[in-house]
This record gives sequence, structure tokens and C-alpha cells, in this order.
Amino acid sequence: MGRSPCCSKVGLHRGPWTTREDALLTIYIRTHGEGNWRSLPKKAGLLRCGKSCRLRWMNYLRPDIKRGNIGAEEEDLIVRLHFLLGNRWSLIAGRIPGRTDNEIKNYWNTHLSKKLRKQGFSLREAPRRSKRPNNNNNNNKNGLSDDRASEMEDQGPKIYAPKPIRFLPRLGEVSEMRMESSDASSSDSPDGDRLGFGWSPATGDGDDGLFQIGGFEHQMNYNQLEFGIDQYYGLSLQADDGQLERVYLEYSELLQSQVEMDLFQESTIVL
DNA sequence: AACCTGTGCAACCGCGTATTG
DNA sequence: GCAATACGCGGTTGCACAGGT
Repeated sequence: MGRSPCCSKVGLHRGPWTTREDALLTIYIRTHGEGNWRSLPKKAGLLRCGKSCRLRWMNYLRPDIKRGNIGAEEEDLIVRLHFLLGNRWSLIAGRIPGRTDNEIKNYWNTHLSKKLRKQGFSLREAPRRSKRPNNNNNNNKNGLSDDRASEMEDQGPKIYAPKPIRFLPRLGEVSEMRMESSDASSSDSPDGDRLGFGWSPATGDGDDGLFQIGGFEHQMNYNQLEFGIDQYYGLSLQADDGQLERVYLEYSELLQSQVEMDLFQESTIVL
């Protein structure tokens, strides 16, 4: 019944990650892709729990993460999205290419909240989540805890927020690109044209092939291709100066007009 | 040089939700 | 439909480092 038991934490490493652990995790995910976090540590040869692996990958090792100082335009967008969305860091991060929810949360807590208070803004504290133990019998008829239900009543109608959309092609989409480009020259495909790359599978059963980008050709396998596209596509989007402003405007319009969030989600996929 | 204090950020914790059998 | 579990998220903690005394 249900899923298999969660990993035991006995004997697992905690605290800061070592270079070796980072390398093991990166290599494993580059080869097998994200997901199955519970079984990943064992398969990757790591003495960490899956949760820790996921966090390390999402917040630090992912190739599309933009490191370094948060720019003025990004800061402005964070402030405005926070005004619209509150402490929904994941949603905010999903609209800022290359930034993680943890990074934005930290930046808000250490820089922006103080800065805004200095400027005279009174910041609303986020409602505390109940620390009551998770007990399924404690749910009300809507499947919500009493605390959560009363919190929602206080806040009025609930707006259903979309899951943050990564500004990157996903595994299946890359597969589609590969399928579309399975003839001799993949740059004929619309995606290849727009992204400026092409993929020519080698003959045989393996995943090897020829990846073309910017006039250069690279021999690589499918997993390396996916990794490369992630990086390339992420960088190309980061170079779009007007994107952050458009993202904010979309959210702003959405909340004003109360358009269905899931329709909005469809409309904002940038691929 | 030694200590104290503040800051930044990676990592952890615990909860709610989604998924699975 | 239910129970068990994985996953994802936001809040919090703790450590390393910098700057001040």
C-alpha cells in the first residue's frame, strides 16, 4: 500500500556538502536526470537523504542558476512580486530566471526587508504556519487543518497560484526536439531554428549524436545534450532585458482581472 | 591579538499537498 | 476512498566570515 518507507536518517551525512559529494550528485543527475530523490542518494553513492540531495541540486548545483549579486532590475521585480504574492518565494523565483527560492528568500530577509523598512514601508508579517503535528484525523471536511481553514477565511477568497514555470525545456520537450530532428539536419525544426541549435543522432542504438550550436559541432550523448540546452536556453533568456518587466506586468494584470490562474499558466510558457 | 557583534547564506525542519497502491 | 509515503515549500537555524572595539 502506498509508497515504500522513507529513508532512515541513521548514519547519513549532514551539514555542508563536500566537493566530492557535489561531484557525485552532479554526475548522477546529468546522467539520469532529476527526480526519484529518495532512491537517488543510494544510486549515486551518497550518504545523504534524498531531501538533502534535492535541496543541494535545486539551490546550488543546477546549471541554470545565476550566481552573483542580484541586480537592480531583479531587486525591483522581487519587491513588486512580493507585494503581489507575499512570501511565496517559489512563485517569485519561478519568474526570475536563474534565481532560487532560497536565494530570494534570503535576499529578502537580509537586505530588502530592512531596506524597505528604512524607506518607511510597513511590511506585513507572514502568518505563522501551525506547528501542530500532521494528523490526518485533524482535517476538516475540505481536507484542511482547522488552522489553515481559519487562516483562509481571514484572508478572503483564495487565488490559485500556478506552479512556478522553469524557463527551460524539460526532459520530454528535449525528447520531442530530438524526435523532430531525427532526420539528417535537425536545424530544420522550428525549435532548432529559434534556439539556434541542431541535433543529429548517430546511427546505432546508443544515445550519441552530433550537437550543433553557433556554427560549432560537438560529439555528445543525449544527457549531455540536455544539460547543454539547459545552460544555453537559460543564458539566452537571461540576456532578454525586457523579460523581467513583462513577467511583473503579467502578474499584475492577472491579479487585477482575476483571470483563472491555470489559463494564465498556459499563456506564460515561453517556449 | 582577542573578543564581541552583525551579516550572509547554506542547510535543516516540519508542515501541507500530491501521488501511489 | 483510504492510508502511507514522497515531494515541495516556507520558516528557521547555525556556522563562517567581516568589521569593530
